[in-house]
Amino acid sequence: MNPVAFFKCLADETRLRSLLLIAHEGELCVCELMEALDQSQPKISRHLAQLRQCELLSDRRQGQWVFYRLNPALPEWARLVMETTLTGNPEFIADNKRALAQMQSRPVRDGHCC
Amino acid sequence: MNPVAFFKCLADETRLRSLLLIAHEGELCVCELMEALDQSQPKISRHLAQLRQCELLSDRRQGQWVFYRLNPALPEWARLVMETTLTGNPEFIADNKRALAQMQSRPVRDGHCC
DNA sequence: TTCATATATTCGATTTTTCATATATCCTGC
DNA sequence: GCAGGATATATGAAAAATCGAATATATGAA
Repeated sequence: MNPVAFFKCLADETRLRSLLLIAHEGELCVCELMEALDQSQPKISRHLAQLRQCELLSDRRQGQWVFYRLNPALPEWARLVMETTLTGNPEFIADNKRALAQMQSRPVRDGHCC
Repeated sequence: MNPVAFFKCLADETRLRSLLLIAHEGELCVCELMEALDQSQPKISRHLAQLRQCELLSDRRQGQWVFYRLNPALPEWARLVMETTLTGNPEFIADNKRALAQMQSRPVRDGHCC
C-alpha cells in the first residue's frame, strides 16, 4: 500500500466520511451511505468503487444489496491512521451517524434477523 | 484542523516526503529538501508554502535560510497519523534520508556549532 | 417474463491541482 | 550602498479529479 495513494483516497470529503463511517459501523451498503451523507447514488457508488480499487474496501453482495467493509488485508498502519482520525475528530461524522440512525427500513444483514 | 484538508496535504509525493523527513529530522531548510528529494527549488518552496498555509509546518528564518519544522500547535491526532505512517513505511523515505546524509556543506543551525 | 429496486458505469463539462519559467525579495559580505 | 546567492511568489499552461445526467447491469418478487 503506497502511502501517497492511500492519502489520496482519504483526501475527499465523500470518501473520508464513507470510510470513517464504515470503519465505525463495520459494514454499510450504498443506500445507507446515500442516506447518511445525503448524496446521490452515482456519486457514492463511484467513490466506493475507487476505494475498492485501491483495496481499502472489500465488498460482499447479499441479495440486492452490496455491503462494503474495510479490506481485512489492510496494513496495520493504515487501519491505525483511520482509527486515530476518528478518535481525534469525533464530531466529523456526528451528523452522518445521526442521519444513519434515523434511517427507516435499513437492509437486514444475514444472521441479524429474529 | 479539518481532516479532509489535512489529508489533501499528505496526498502528494513531494509534500508527504518533505513532511515525513521533517518529522524525522526535526528541522530542515529548502536547500536540504532540494538535495534530499532531488527536486527544483521552486517546487519544494511552493509545497512548503502550502504546508505552512495549512498550518502543518512553521518556519523560522536564520540568516539566509528558512528552516521548517512541524507546527508545535499541530493537533495530537495529526502528529500521530504522521508518526504511524513513518513507522509503518520506513522504506518510503529511506533514499531521501541517504541523500540528505551525503549532502555536503549543510547549513549550520544556531547552537549546533562547536 | 415483466416490473421494481439497488448498484455500477460512461460521457462531457467544470473545477481544482500541478508544474515550469520568469520575476521579485531578502540577506550577507564587501 | 552594491553584488551575488538563497528563498519566495506570480503567471499561464497542462494534467487530474470531480460532478450530474443518462444509461446499463443485477437481483428478487409477482
